[in-house]
Amino acid sequence: MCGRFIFFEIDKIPDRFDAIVEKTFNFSPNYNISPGQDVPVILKEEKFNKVELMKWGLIPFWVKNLKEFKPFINVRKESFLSKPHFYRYLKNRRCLIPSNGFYEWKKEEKTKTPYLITLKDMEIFSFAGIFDIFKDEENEIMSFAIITTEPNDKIKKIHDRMPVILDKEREKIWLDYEYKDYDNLINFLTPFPDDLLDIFEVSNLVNNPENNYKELILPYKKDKNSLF
DNA sequence: CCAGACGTTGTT
DNA sequence: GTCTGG
DNA sequence: CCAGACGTTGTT
DNA sequence: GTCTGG
Repeated sequence: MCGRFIFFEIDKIPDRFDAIVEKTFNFSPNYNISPGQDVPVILKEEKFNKVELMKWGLIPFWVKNLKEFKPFINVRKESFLSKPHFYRYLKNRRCLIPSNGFYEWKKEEKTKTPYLITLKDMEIFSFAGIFDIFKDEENEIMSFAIITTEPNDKIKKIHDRMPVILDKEREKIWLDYEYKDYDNLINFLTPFPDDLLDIFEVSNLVNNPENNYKELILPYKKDKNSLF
């Protein structure tokens, strides 16, 4: 699963995603993004891409009462095949979520240990996502979910799901709302290659969603990759 | 036709 | 145990 | 995802 | 809103 991530290289959005960022855009480096928060999301526009702040936790447009609905923070790749309701999102509500890494907790008998998963040098990348727009009298909420898939061999040691990470080529196609080879889009939703990912244990200070500072992304142990 | 679901993860 | 809030 | 709350009445 | 199940 993916229930917590980081994103701090906000200045890199325009170059990395060929995107225009509004002057009023308001998001600070975040080392502990949790569900419910407003997060920058990339969408395609006519000429360039754009950035929108969206709430993490997808609220479908058809929800009757907001209070009782539990937003979904993840969507399984398999759902696009088995649940017709979700195929709609694959067809015309695709987006990218910029990130520098994500956390997973390894559960054992009585303990849970947080790990941070990044690209080499914590380089910026993106998750494949879907979004929706919910409207009622008081609200207009844009929200998104991160797609999950089977884990690769490294992540398998901690958890049985991982978020979908797209390479640059796939990012372009994923954003292109005129692209209609949906079978091929589903083929994008595969585990990211092991050798491109770095995994290491971090302090359990990250457990508390209210903690948000650089130290959270430091390796907890000297031997950074003992497990991997 | 209408009613009811529409999600994931982890745990039992 | 289960829901809410971050 | 995890942490923390989980209640009412009346008064300020 | 739209699909599935009865």
